Amino acid sequence: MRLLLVEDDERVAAALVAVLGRHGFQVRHARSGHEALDALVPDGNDPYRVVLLDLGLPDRDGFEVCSRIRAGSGVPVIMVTARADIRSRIHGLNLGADDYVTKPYDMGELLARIHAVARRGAAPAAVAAPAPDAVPQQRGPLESRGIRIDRERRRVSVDGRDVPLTRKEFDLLALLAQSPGVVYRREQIFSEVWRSGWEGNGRTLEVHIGSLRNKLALPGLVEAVRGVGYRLIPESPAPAADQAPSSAPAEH
Amino acid sequence: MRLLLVEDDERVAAALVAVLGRHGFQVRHARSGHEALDALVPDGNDPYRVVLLDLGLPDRDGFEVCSRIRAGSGVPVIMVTARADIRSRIHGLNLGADDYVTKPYDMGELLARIHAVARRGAAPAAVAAPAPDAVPQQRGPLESRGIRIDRERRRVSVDGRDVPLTRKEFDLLALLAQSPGVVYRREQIFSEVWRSGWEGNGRTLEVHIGSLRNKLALPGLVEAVRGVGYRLIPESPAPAADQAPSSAPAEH
DNA sequence: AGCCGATCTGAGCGGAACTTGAGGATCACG
DNA sequence: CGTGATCCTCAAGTTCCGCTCAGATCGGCT
Repeated sequence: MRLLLVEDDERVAAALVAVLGRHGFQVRHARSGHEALDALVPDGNDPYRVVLLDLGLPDRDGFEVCSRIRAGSGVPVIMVTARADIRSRIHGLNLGADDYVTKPYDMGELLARIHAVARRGAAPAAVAAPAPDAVPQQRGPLESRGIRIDRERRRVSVDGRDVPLTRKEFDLLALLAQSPGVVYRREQIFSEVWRSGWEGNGRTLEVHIGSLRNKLALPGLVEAVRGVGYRLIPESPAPAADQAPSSAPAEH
Repeated sequence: MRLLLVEDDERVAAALVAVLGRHGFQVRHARSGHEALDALVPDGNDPYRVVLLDLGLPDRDGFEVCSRIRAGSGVPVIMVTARADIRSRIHGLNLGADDYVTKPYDMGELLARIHAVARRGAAPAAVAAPAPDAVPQQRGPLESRGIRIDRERRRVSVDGRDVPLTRKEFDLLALLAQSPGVVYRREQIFSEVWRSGWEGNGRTLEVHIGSLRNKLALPGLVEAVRGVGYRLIPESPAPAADQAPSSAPAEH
């Protein structure tokens, strides 16, 4: 049973490889998100049955890797991380992770959870390849369409011009910008930006979206998806082109 | 989306039913393991997509219920319990539970985990599969006959051309595309696409099917099965047998 | 306390999405 | 070939949902 381990700490990785190997897994070790995505491109070998994704150090990066994996493949993903806060858990699971395990974990439990998701396994026919180079992998501050989002300083600039945002506005933008193009459902947004379990009663979300749009002054950036939620429109509008024969230049 | 809640504490159950209901689940509440097992016997209704199994008081009983469930069905099970010790966790997971959540839990996280296992859906688990039309929910983008359905972006493209769909149209297509060739009964479609047990009075379904066909512009793709429902015609063969998820896209 | 910005709520508007109804087309079956 | 049931299309309603504005409440700061 093949397993993909994404872990940048060599020592942790070595230990895991040893243990997993002893339990019958054939482990491939990827040291970065990029390497992981490469490894997942179908190559005729057996597909991986599980991905163990450590979001250890490169902070936010791991979430994005998960989202990229999920954008192209149905392989089960278990996030392993030291980030134990509820927000991160919910976020990780909402991004498509199948399980979320926090360090320190019990090895036996981790194995049991690996087996649990592997048992479920994705339908073997993985459909499309993950989008490898379609969008360059972003590290550090997010940047797209001239918007720069600095998560640590909680600052946002558009074309170099600094845009002051309130807490909610920033959290909202940061969430949506995590995966441009992906639709975030209302409940999902509430559970990640507001205290979890809270459902907005009034027009709260719309109002904040409204003021965010005003401040950014980029018409069409934040799109409402009727009856579902919101999304950011990515600059490269076509994430759909896998085989690229005659990609009609039909940008609406 | 139907969910089976197994919980003997009425107050806890009532609270959960309320919250889950608000999040779009149609909850059936079983007060005992026995009742739960009864409820899981296939009866022609939609199968449950998730079982929330509280092993609260009847001590060991819950584990047995889980194992019985697993013996007869592939439905995903989440154990919810106050027993936080590692042994119980591992035991529960090894019995076939898909997740194991300990009290006190965060409601948002529980919801995220429910969605995670539901999303993963009933897999071709090795067990004696009861319902042939159990819905295999496949992940990642669906692709077949040049149609690409990206669920998280809610985008559909036909031969690279982007096709904007409304909510109902998209949900309808996504449902049918889960198992091309399989016939979905009207009631089943209504309960999946229209939440809550509501049977369309007028020609609602036909109209939506109609506009979906128009937008996709692929004649013969969506086929009506007289007196029963609708299905998608897979590109190549075998409408008959069990699930044969999307095969490799053959060139036309 | 008093101020001020941030957040929340409610009402009204407009437009998209959904539903309904009627008539025509098509199919299964005798 | 006739008949009834079922499905499709078209063209109205009707509801739902997101947007905006304005006012209320909350909370931090001087």
